[in-house]
Amino acid sequence: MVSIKDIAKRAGMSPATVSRVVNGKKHVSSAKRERILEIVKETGYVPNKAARSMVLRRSFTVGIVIPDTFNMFQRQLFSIIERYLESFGYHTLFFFVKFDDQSEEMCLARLKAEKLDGVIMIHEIKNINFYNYMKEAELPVVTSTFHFPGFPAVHVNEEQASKDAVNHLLSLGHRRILMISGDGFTFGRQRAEGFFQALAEADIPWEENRVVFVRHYTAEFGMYGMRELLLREGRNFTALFAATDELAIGAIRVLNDEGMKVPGDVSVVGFDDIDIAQYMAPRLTTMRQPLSEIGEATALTLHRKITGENGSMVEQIFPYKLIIRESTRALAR
Amino acid sequence: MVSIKDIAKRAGMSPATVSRVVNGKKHVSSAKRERILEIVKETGYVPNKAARSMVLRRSFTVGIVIPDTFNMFQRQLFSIIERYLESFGYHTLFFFVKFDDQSEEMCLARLKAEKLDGVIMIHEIKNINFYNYMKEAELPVVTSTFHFPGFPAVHVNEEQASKDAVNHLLSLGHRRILMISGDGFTFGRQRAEGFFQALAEADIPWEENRVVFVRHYTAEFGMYGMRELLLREGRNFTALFAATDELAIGAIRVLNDEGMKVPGDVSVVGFDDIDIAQYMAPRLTTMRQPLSEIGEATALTLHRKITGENGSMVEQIFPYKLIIRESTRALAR
DNA sequence: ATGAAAGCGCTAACAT
DNA sequence: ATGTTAGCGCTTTCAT
Repeated sequence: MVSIKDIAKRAGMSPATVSRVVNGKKHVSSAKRERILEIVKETGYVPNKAARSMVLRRSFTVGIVIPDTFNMFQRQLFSIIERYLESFGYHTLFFFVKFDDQSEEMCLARLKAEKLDGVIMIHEIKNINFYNYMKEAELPVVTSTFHFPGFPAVHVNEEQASKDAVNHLLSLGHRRILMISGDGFTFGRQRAEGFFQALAEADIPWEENRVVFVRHYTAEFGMYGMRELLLREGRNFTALFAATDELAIGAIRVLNDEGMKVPGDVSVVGFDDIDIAQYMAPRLTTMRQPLSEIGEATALTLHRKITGENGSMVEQIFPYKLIIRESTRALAR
Repeated sequence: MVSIKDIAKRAGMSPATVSRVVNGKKHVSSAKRERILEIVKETGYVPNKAARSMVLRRSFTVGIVIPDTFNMFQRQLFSIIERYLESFGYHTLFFFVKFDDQSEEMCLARLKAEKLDGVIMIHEIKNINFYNYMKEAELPVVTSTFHFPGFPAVHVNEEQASKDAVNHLLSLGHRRILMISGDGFTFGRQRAEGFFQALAEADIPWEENRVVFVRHYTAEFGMYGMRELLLREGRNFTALFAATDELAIGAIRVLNDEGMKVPGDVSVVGFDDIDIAQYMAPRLTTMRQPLSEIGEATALTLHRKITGENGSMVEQIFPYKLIIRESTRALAR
């Protein structure tokens, strides 16, 4: 492997000069600069990252903590974040964490081992030590799509968004509305909370059984959830609110298999507006999270924290938008 | 940040001893070992990765080169690979590369800067320097889902698989069959090749216009492709073969919008068997790639190359399987 | 079994 | 403008 010394030797100069050139510093004669650049190009020299990061005591990389089973919304989100981060000059290191204590522990250990410039959390870690460490180490952090007290956050008002989604169903005349959500993360509970609130405000008597909580927010679990609901309620409902689009997709599959038409017999609204929502048959009505804005704000906020400008601890709440497509319809009367 | 010296000082021992303990080496009295472990736990010490990787001259991480617009098949694939890699003790660094020269150049520079133990390519880089570098640097590499001469590869016989997919359509009585593929990567051309071969073997006269090549293998481009095909051929066809499931999803969307029923009017077969294929309405008939097997073999092959056991340069071809669901049907006559 | 010391590749402070 | 030097945190000889 060609090192800075090799370049220095070939150029008949010192490593310091080479370093200055490579890092675009001043105080180098343009003759030497050119010569060095030439040799760098010839040899394909690239500075060893480990060495740089050791002396600089930073890694120029930010970590993204994300569930190992990340869904499509999260997939789209982290792509956007990654792109912005790159434009700010950071590399990205992913920490895929499973939904168990051991995995979180491992993630924390790795986090310590890397001298990260900052971390973005798209996944709500349960282990409190995690947050404590980041606080103590004064590691710049921003939480995206959820909020943990004491850290800057970028997200949507989940409860209000859910309420509005349910209100859409209500405005269509639906009264027997069911919901599939998850209890794994705060957003699942918040979305369920919004659901209950909307019903309460419409004077629909509270029934715990209207919402089923499943373990993951995937299409597969959407099927499980829908089957459970069918068991509980029979066909005595005309609308369904799913806490994610993927849950909705699984639920619609079951509904179809049971011979219940969407939106003919049941109106369905999802949440997130993932890419395929618009291709489904029927096209899915869903509560859109402003993906690009959230991604941009997340990356930018972290960058600001790292560079020290505007270190204020802020919670950024973004507007959501109901996208009405074909999976919802006014209740026939 | 707590370093090895801090631990040594607190324990009243030398950094060398601490290093030995932390790395589980022999030749340390169990008294000292225990004491050190205790302090490590107390302080939450984790060795600095940059420093380790500098002296060891390796990073314990393998790079995964993947398109920045990775599709769902690739998403599922890299998750599996990542999991295996982790079980072998590697960290994973992702290189998201765009479909342009500049991005590939940047990727190569980063590749050089990291002292990677190996790299897995899920993306077919065009720049030949890329492969040259890996050869020269003697970097262990395995290409997954495609084959580049001179490197071990794990993949499926694309051409044969496509032929079989088309044969399924043929066996159902279809003769006017169209295809949407892409020309971006080898697999797209191979799948188109298989398509043409199957038709040729069924004595269907060759017509270049039967296949449209789009830029990306996404649902969005599936729509573009289908519209183009409709323009070219009108409704004069009864079946469609899409080079990926996502392409199929977009195409079906357009077909539906045009009032053409799947599979009533048009039978559709996709490729990959991504997760949602089974949830679509109709459930998608598709050519399944053995995701888990490919992922496992990829990770294992790289691990073997790195550790030197079985360094033989092999091409591993895995069996595919046609999954017949609801989007294909015998031609009514 | 343990410690002292060298060195991995780089940058920055300090000379010159 | 340029070179010399020290040192980042770690592992690994080489002594003892």
